[in-house]
Amino acid sequence: MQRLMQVNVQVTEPVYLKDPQATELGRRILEQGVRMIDELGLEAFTFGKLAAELSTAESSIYRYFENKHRLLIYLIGWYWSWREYKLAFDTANIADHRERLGRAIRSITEPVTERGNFAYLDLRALYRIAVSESAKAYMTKGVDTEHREGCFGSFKRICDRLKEHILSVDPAHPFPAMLASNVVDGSMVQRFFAEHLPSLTEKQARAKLSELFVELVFATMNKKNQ
Amino acid sequence: MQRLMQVNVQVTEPVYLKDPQATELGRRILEQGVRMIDELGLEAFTFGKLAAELSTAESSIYRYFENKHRLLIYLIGWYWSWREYKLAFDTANIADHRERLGRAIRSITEPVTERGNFAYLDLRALYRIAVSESAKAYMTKGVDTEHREGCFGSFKRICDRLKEHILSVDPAHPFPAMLASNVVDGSMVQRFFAEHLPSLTEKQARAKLSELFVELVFATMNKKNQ
DNA sequence: GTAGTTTGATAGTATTACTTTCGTTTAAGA
DNA sequence: TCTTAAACGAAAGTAATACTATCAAACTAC
Repeated sequence: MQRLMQVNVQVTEPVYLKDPQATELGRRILEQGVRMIDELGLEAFTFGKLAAELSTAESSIYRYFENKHRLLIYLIGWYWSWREYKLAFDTANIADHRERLGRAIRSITEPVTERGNFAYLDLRALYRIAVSESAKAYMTKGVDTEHREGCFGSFKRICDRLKEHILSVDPAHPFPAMLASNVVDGSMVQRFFAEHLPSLTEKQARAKLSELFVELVFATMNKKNQ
Repeated sequence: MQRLMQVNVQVTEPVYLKDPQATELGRRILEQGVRMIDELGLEAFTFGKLAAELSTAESSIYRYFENKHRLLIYLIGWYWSWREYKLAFDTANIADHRERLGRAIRSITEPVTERGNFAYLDLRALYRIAVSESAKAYMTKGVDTEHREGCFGSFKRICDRLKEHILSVDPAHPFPAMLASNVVDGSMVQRFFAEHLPSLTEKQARAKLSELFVELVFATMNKKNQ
């Protein structure tokens, strides 16, 4: 599991200057970075504060990441890689396409409840970061460059996989990619709304969100295929 | 039209320290602010640069807005107020509920093409800001406070209106609020994807996005009502 | 013509976002 | 065990940002 993650995050997305997973300090940066971004929010989080917390020098952190934006991209990438792994696991060996699509949507849209750490990262804190900060990872003037560098690979991959599951149920679906990215991103946004702007969702949205997205997707399916 | 906007933005959402629409300098701050945020992106935009461009003092700008985040909230609020007005206009006098819902979705999701300025603001620049920066307006540690202050009123109102249109077609719809906010926010996100991460949408997404959202919504409608 | 508002100019502070240098520690290899 | 390179910590420095405060001039309203 950890190995898969490392390969995914490391090899295909060189968002870092020096591989943080390769050293003790690097791992502590990730671990404490997740905790602090979760607590303070990205704007209030600084490398200075992180360094103080780790009793290390700011300059040491800059050896791993150019800036906090790159650290965020790295963490969000890790998050989606983990979800990608989970998606593969949750849909393995399911022959029926419709059943498999339903499981895929649930796998992707369900909140992270795993207690404890995955590798050394606090998964639930990472999930909260993904919900509230991930838009900041790609909504910048630098998107196009970062996209060319492959920074958003894991997000793209999970959308692609969901798209393939949609197409396996309805090969003639008119907009599978859009539907897939809408489910992946939209489920995060809806979690944020449910928490902070609850009037924008139903009262039970929190509990039923996954089912609502399942319905949403299946409703757009070509009825002839079913 | 301008009057309606002023009332909406001013009275219900005191995001500013001093009403920028009431003075010449205030209006120039809004006008040039839109241009510069569009050009530079929110991160590179500063009150210092804006002041220089306006040949005024930084401190004069701080008299109107606490910080650039508040200015962004103000502008996004203005944007959604304008769309709210347009929505009311586009759906006026349409008796048939289904027809009206379709028009509502198109009204909300279509890109802004209006040439020239609305009041003194460049509407198309404002639209680009809404597409690429609006997540930053509410995805912060301060959301809850700002929400209580009513900062996101116009966004909420447009979601509410769409929700009502959905309910008028299918009063038993299980998740109208979620669907509405997903259309409103999702259409902006998809525009961003189409522009910057095109592999996440279909090739024709740009041209057909509105139709796709219309299909999405109608597909989830209770067939018995149709 | 005076009182009040609005502005422009200047200055100043705290923090951020880095960069550079350098001596010490640690690990790895031969 | 000696050697060499990598990694680290400490310190110092720079440029920009995000403000705040003060004050005098201008303009505006009664």
